[in-house]
Amino acid sequence: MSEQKFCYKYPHPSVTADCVIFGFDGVSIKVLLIQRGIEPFKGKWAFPGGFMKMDETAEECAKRELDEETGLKNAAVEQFYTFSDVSRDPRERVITVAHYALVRLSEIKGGDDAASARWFAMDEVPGLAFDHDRILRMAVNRLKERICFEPIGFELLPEVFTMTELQNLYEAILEVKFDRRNFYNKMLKLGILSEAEPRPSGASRRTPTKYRFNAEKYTEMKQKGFRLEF
Amino acid sequence: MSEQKFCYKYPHPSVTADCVIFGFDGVSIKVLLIQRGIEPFKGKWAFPGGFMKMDETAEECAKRELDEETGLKNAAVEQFYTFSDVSRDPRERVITVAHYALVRLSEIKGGDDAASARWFAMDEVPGLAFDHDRILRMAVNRLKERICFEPIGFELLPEVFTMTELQNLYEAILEVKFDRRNFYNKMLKLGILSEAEPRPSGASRRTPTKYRFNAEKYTEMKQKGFRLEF
DNA sequence: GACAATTGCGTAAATATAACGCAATTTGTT
DNA sequence: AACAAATTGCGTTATATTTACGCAATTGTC
Repeated sequence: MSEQKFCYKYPHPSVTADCVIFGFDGVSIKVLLIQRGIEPFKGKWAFPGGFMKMDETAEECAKRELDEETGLKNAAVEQFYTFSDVSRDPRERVITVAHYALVRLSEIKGGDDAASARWFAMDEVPGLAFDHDRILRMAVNRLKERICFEPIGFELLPEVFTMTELQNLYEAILEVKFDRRNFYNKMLKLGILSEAEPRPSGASRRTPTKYRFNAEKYTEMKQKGFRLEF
Repeated sequence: MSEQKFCYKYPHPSVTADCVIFGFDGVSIKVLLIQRGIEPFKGKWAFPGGFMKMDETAEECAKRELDEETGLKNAAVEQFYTFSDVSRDPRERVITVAHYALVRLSEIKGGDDAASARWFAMDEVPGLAFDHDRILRMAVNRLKERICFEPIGFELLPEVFTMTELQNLYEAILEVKFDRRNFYNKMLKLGILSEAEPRPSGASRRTPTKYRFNAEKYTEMKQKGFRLEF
């Protein structure tokens, strides 16, 4: 037995931070999972995450663990719920502060520490370790809510994208279909898109306009209070 | 020194659950605070809350502490954020799972254990203990968001209420003014209100219609996905 | 070359929102 | 008692917004 040198008058739970990382490949939404190498749930897939240190916040912990386990650095993680069921970890009492983040698939390269990290399409996600199935459901709901009010979707696309790509993303997340022309109009009217390149005058209808997310205008609009409704 | 009998290989933070309790007196939104009797922050006001036991979830802890400290039982608390700043408690590392709930003022009677519990109007709240000022700001934001999508406001009113009372509540929470007639139409069109009494045929214009929240219709509507927008 | 698919740009109809009128009554004032 | 101010119920109208499509110019496919 190893030393048990941190002692308290009352029992304390362990605290972890986990990360639900969403990506988008142009067709469907994906989540990043790692395969557990140790018990419990050895061999099962789970979200990147781990124990919080005493000198870091939950968010810092989530980012550190994410980097350590997948090589993904400085993701814009956001806390969404704390899971505290008494028996969610068979070893001991562990509560976890769950986070989520949206990343471009290109940002995470294989290799690295991330030998066991893999993207799964939402409908291919296997049964997960611990209560991570529940965590995933809640993360997906939060993502759906959030994308209607903030243009977080842009974090999932390449810097430059077409309107069709943007629509595909929204349709994938919200699991609905939009009329192409109405979607087009609505997004343009919001004013948070800029044309990426001046569109070659040689026109050609079929070559789609490339857009880029305009963060300045977004900040402007947000203060006035706007909604990205669908 | 007391015994330190719970020992771990790695340091563990303490975990608490706190409750931001909102009430409404017909004019303004209030929060329930308790005055601290011990250090740190002795004499300062803070949210009800306390240390989590090993056999209860964060939510159960929040409810138990709320009952113990204010006599308020079975409030429908809902978790909204976990605060984990490293130095938020001067004694030791403490992370807190913050909850909020809406209660009818009538539900909480003075006396009890709650000698030191008091309602404060939002603009009378003093500087709070720990990082509770920040917690309050976030709770208020969450309340504003939420009331636009779910009729949680009804939890703050008596069972039977007039349209004017309902409007006052919305205006107090959102800090805006609505046109009385438009508010009236919008709420009625939602279909989640029922007339409480068949309105005495003796009419009399000035006596307002009493309504009651219709939970059945609400559940119905929620599945179709609706929005209480303003 | 025929044909389906994609893109840009509109337009008309259906809905929803916002602004406000008005009469019946009750409350408050003097 | 007389009168002004406030409250409630029930409308209406003007203005936006949302939704449902039309259509032509390409481009890619077979």
